Amino acid sequence: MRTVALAAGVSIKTVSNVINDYPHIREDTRQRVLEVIETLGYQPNLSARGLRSGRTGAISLVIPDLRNVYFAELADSVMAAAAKRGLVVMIEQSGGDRERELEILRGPRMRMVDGILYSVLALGQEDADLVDVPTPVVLLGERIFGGPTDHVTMKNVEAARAATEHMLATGRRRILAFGAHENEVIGSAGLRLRGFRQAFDSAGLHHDDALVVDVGNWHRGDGAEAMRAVLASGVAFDAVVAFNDAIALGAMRVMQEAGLRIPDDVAVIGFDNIEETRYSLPTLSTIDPGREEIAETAVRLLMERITGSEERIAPREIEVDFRVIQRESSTVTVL
Amino acid sequence: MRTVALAAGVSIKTVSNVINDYPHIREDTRQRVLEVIETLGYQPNLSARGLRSGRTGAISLVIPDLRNVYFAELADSVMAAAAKRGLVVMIEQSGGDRERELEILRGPRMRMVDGILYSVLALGQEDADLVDVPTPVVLLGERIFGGPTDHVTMKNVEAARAATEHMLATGRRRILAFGAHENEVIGSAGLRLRGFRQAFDSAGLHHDDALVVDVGNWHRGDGAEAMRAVLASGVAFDAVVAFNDAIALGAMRVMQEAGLRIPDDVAVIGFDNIEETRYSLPTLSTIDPGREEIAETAVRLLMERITGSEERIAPREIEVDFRVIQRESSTVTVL
DNA sequence: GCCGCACATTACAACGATGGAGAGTTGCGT
DNA sequence: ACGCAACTCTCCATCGTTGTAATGTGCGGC
Repeated sequence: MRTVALAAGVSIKTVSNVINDYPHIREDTRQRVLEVIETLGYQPNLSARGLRSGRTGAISLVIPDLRNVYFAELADSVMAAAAKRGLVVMIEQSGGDRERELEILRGPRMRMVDGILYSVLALGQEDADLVDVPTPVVLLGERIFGGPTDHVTMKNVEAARAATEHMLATGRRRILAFGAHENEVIGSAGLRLRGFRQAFDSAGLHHDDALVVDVGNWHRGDGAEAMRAVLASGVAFDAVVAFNDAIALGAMRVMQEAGLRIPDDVAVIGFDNIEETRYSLPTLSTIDPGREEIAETAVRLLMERITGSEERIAPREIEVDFRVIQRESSTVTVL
Repeated sequence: MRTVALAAGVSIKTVSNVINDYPHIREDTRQRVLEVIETLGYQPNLSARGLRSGRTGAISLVIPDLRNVYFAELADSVMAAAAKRGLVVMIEQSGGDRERELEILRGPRMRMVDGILYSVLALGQEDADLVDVPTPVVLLGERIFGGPTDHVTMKNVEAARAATEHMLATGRRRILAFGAHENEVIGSAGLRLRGFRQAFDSAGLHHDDALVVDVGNWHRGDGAEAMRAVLASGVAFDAVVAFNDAIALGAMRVMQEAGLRIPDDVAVIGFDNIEETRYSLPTLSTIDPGREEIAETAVRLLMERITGSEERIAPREIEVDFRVIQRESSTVTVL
């Protein structure tokens, strides 16, 4: 910058002013400075700017695992939303490990960013207070409600209920709740199970507890394994409401290997609307959680907190709308 | 830091020395400083450190698209390798767009990182010189060889040849080269096609050019579409060597819909060994490109360039070993 | 008891940018 | 012509850290 100033015959500060669109600069001065910048290929040092201004132009996205397609797609949407606002995204993977999730949040790296999008799996409601750090945080996901930060989430209960009602509407009654977690109340599994039950309750139907299936980690392999166990146990069922797409796809594969036809013998619906659901065989019905809107909203809220003045706005809870996407795996069977 | 120094009764520099493990510090002083740091919850300001030392502890990973599972998995491996060395990763998506790929490389953001892992789709050999930027760069992928930077890649030719030979070994002769790109010589498509042809040549067999299929963008949908076209054209074939897993999966789905049995009617092998290939129906044979080793090597080379003294080491080309992974989609048919 | 050396600590000046205050220059109304 | 406001630009201090050089201690050897 020093060199630029020298070459343009102005002060360093004037160069800075040009770069930052300070209004009171004569047009010819501005042009001259811009030309010199162009010629010399000058680029501002972000570290110095960050030091002086306190803003780095980077936000952090903390997620469990990029290999999980849902999170990769979420990261993609977040990066798009961030890019629109001139921000870069630093991704941190927690592996869904509680210690690591906390460690990341408290680490010095988080002081290098202007804000944090925090999507956790292991922290729970009891940790709400721990998320109160100096850097602005927007929480994603279903683990903590009513905490000290903004929170963007999907309508889990309503979506699970809608998925279940979709199955009921096609005449299915022995429906697996696939992906429950023992004793979980909040968290995706807990909320989705609640919605699932609501659908039965309000239809005046009873749901057999034997059809509630715990599926460990919601990876594809877990879904496959759990479905093998179900088939081995001999429990009869005619539909699966899977609590995410990965386990739905894993389960579908196992069922097909076992000779079950989808949707004729068993209808399936998943959750997340990952890209693969459009190409699986059969294509998988699912819940579109509004990923892009979640990302866009989360980044917007975070920006408001970052640029916001001292006014202490109360934490906001935002629930994004979902859509039921019907594909081949739950087409109404012609009897 | 000022506060810490005050509370510990030492100078600011001593605190800095403690943090940076400067050897000549009395043990009790070190302890006292560490205690105060702990108590006050002090954390160093990375921007300031970056400004002063010229190192930020961040590297950038430029990839086309995170939604592409191969790149998501690559990013995961890179982040793991980086984390081992105390680095964070800033991911930038280029969308496979030439202008954007260059823009990212030249943008001020790249001055905020210590090094760049650069995986491009649109740049080509003719752009080799453009990649010569002040920040250390390690190139990934198959678009540029012999450029001014280090380069880590897989053995594309050999791997494609091995995949093809695997198919020939199971008695297939009418094999689709699925994913070729017209006129491409280097680049993944060009190299893999070369390996494909080598397998035929060295077996003394002729390959019918009608079996070379151009598949636009190597996304799953493109594979599906291209396969539909092939089936419509009525060309006979008994195996598919797909140049990546995504198009293999897309094609498999279309073939199955059309009533073809895999591997009985058509054997299939892909490229990349993405997680999904272990769970598709049937499971997909593929080439494991040694993703983790690529990531590990790339980060290592980059670190060497970053910490390396002025000694101008010549650009290195490293080819990582691959493995042929045989799964259900290419099991030998019992005739 | 003095010197020299190794150890332990500190003072000071950067790194490159920006915020704020102020100095110089216009232009306009009176 | 003069004052005042608006404009244009510069000077200085500062963000938090670390490299360099210098200073301050303690100890053994002669």
